[in-house]
Amino acid sequence: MDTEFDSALARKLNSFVEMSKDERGILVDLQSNRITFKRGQALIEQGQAAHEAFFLQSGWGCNFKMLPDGGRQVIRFPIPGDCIGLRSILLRTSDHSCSALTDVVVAAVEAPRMLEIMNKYPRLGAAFLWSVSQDAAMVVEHLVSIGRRSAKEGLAHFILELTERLKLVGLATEAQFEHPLNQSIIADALGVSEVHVNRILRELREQNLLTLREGKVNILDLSGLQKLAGYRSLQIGRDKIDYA
Amino acid sequence: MDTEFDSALARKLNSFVEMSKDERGILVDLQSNRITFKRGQALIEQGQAAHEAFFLQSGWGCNFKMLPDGGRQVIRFPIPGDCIGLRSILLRTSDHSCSALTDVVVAAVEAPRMLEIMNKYPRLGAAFLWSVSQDAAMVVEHLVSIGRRSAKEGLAHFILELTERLKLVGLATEAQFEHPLNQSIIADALGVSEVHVNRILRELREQNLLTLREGKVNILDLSGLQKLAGYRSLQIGRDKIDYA
DNA sequence: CGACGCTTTGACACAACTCAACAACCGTGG
DNA sequence: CCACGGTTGTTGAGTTGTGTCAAAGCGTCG
Repeated sequence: MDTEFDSALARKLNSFVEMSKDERGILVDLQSNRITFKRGQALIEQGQAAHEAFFLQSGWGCNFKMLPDGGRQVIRFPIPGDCIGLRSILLRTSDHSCSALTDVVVAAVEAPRMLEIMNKYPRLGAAFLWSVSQDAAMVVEHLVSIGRRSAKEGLAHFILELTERLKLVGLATEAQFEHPLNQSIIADALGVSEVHVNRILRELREQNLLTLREGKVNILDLSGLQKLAGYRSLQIGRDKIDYA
Repeated sequence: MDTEFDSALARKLNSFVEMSKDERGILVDLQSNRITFKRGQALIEQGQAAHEAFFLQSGWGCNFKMLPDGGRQVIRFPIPGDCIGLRSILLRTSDHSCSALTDVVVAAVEAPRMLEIMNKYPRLGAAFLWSVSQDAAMVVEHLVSIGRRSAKEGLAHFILELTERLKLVGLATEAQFEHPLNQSIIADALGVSEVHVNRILRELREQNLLTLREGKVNILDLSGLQKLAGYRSLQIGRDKIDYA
């Protein structure tokens, strides 16, 4: 069933609305302009005008926001199949930065092209709206995590959500995945200090819930973690919408 | 310039793309089905299927998420001109609840109708995508507030952002506005305890930065607050996008 | 080998939470 | 009219989660 052109993006959007051949063609075309970024390079800089959106093909990204005092809040870690900077295009300027956490391959699309496509292919426009909505929902969940969960619960939740997202694109098994995250960046994602992340990881390890080392996460006790985190599945792409 | 039909919604979307007469007509039509909710009533229930979106005409709403342990995280307080539940329509089911913080008047639009309109009027679809993006950007800012600001900084930021939003729809002056918020709900918005909000409010009062009582906020020292919060203006609707 | 990035640990400080009590302000009903 | 419960705001005392600072361990790589 999979062909070279059946991209992660197409699979993702197709889970929202069934797409026509034309629309599939556009999606293939959209992703023709491949660019590589080295680990650490910036794809998007906070405060700058947004010229293009990216569709991540391989590797990990990191969306974050810097504060005047030097603090950093990680908003999201884009993984293959995710859009980067789509929101920024609409808002004209980027409210956050995005950098490559590993070497990454992206497809770049100029802003005017994106707008033109949304105009000509409203169903694709709706699919992008859906995708942006999904991302927004995850940010909301992240907000809940930081606002109303302890650091330990939040970390458990973070790992569970990441596992599920990675599983959707075939980058995680039920119980483990590889990642480029260090304790410092996890701290900035959870809004706690690096030292505290270390302590929490030790606790989770000692309670045989999960291990995180050498770029690998092993989930030792899934139901225990879910209970700790109060986790509910993402429930993506259950059934398609009846879109005229 | 303003007519009866030049709604807050139309004004808001028009700041993204210049709209045709047809499109304006659709927006008027969209908002014909007015419904009133009493204070405390639920507009949207977390976990339920989303049948309709609402455009808030008057009053305050409250978007929030409940946790299994009874905790509550407020995501956003919709004010007149805001969309409620647009994201939920796309995602089929609501990931959060929304209740009326005061008596409210909304315009209700059935989900299929929204989808139909996005299909027929791609420019309106893009405008809605823009609106959802804006909301998402505010949630991100909220995330930063909770994750990387102290409770005091966060509260200052919260008040400043609210003031700016209210000013856009004529519900706040430079230095004050009325509101239906109590300390408990502010606590759930900032992710801290009710008691702590009280103490922080006292500090802000004692430092002559702001007062909040009897449903009224008075900003006593704008630049002092901005400095404390590390606040940057929302920068909405600077100039319109060149949308073909 | 030394330098560097990342992790781990300890000691201490502080922000924020919990529990508890009380005050002020309603609207309601006897 | 006052007594009453309910809601919201205020304050204090003690506890706990998390932050800060500092030091050391341990890989990797030039």
